[in-house]
Amino acid sequence: MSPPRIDRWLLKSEPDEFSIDTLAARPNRRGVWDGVRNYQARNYMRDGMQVGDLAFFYHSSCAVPGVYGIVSIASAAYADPAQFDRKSAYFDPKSSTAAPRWSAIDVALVERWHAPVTLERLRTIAACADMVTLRRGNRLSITPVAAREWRAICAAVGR
DNA sequence: GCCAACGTTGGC
DNA sequence: GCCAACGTTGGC
Repeated sequence: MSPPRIDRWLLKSEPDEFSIDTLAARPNRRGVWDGVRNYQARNYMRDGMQVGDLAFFYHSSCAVPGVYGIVSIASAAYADPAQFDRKSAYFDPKSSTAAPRWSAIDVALVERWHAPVTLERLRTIAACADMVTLRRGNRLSITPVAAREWRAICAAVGR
């Protein structure tokens, strides 16, 4: 018997680039998760994610890094339009519409928490001791989240 | 701003 | 295929 499919994720974003508040302010509370330029992270989007999966929205490179809420995966992976846009910071001259290199997905806000589960707090949660995104030197912007990690972090905000 | 850690690139 | 150089990430 194979282990259950991973259906929980963590999506990292610098709030100056794209924040959970920006997402919450949209009328439909949906957004495009684009600009991922790492192959492993892309593979998680393209090969691992399914519509309806849930993901923590993590803010990095900011005053208080941590998990600020939950989004759902609202589309299958598709070619990231930014890779073809010469004016975009995410433009990739090595990519082509015939053979797109990078993927994007749509996300929909599920919960925006009043207070984050901070990185400092995450490091104290025993169930998260082996969490991928907490590992030394990890820089992946998209990582799988184990069921026990998901439950423990939700419990930390009373969910 | 610093710097450790990592991924990618490109010469060989 | 190796690996040094480089650019980027992200906590502090």
